[in-house]
Amino acid sequence: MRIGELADVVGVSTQAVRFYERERLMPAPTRGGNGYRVYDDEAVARIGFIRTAQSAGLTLVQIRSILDMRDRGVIPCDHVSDLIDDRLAEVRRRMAELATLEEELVRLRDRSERLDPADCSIGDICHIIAGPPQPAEPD
Amino acid sequence: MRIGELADVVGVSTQAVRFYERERLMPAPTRGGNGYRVYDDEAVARIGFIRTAQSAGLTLVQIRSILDMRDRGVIPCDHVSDLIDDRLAEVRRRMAELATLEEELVRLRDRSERLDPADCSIGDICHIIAGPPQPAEPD
DNA sequence: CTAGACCTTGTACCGTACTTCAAGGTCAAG
DNA sequence: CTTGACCTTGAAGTACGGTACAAGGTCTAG
Repeated sequence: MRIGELADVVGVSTQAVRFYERERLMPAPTRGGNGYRVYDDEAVARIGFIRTAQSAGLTLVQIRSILDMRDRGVIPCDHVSDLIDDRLAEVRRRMAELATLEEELVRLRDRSERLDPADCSIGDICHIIAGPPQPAEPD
Repeated sequence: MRIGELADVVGVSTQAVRFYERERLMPAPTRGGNGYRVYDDEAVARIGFIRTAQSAGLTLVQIRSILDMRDRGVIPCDHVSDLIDDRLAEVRRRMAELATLEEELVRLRDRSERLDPADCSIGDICHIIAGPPQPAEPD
């Protein structure tokens, strides 16, 4: 199949497929006599893997590291397991950050309900936000 | 004070201060005879506001919209209130996404503990991740 | 023979919030 | 008079995962 059909089947754009090739997530495909890329079912499976791994929050760099191992004939399961653990830790860290941020936003929203805009001074820019800056959460 | 002192006082880099100026979050400052930027306490307060607003998760574009109103002489409280509500909704949406992702990752981790790497086939790339792709959570 | 659907390559661009670099000007101390 | 700390400008680079565009080649139907 050609790139357009592959893209349709796996649900990505043709540009994304070429992008994956440039980024070495996909191997250089064979070419037809006209120079067109020709793909087989392995390519379909590989992009399917990439999308599934992405939906688990892995980055393309991480996914490439998995594919590289597989291409070198090494079973990537242990590595995948590590990546999943890392990602899980990251997700939980991020959720904790967002929980803190949520508290802060609720505090600000409550403030905005209590304060009268008429009392907002120029020096503060806006008195809802003014005040001791909370320690910044990286976002 | 000059840009270096301002940067020290508010805890940002001098490049960041110039960046805020380019992005019209800070007004063009007065200049000394040597062409150096000269700042007053208002600049300190303004950058303080920017950082506090950032710690609430507002983007520089949103923060600029607040500062623009204030500079036009409009009290920005109602607008700030809306931005906070929007951001709160976004944070909660994101937390829900991450909760889904966390479940998926836990599922994958459990899978990785149950499955034997020796059974991992080439076609799957890795059988931990292989399988019906879950609907992707934007990340 | 031509329209249109497909393919090729390379390059640039998107948003976010900056940082880094290059090449130079200014000023106080020693 | 030189060293070093500070300042100036503009342009480019960072990460991320692509998208968009330009300028062309290929193939099929009518």
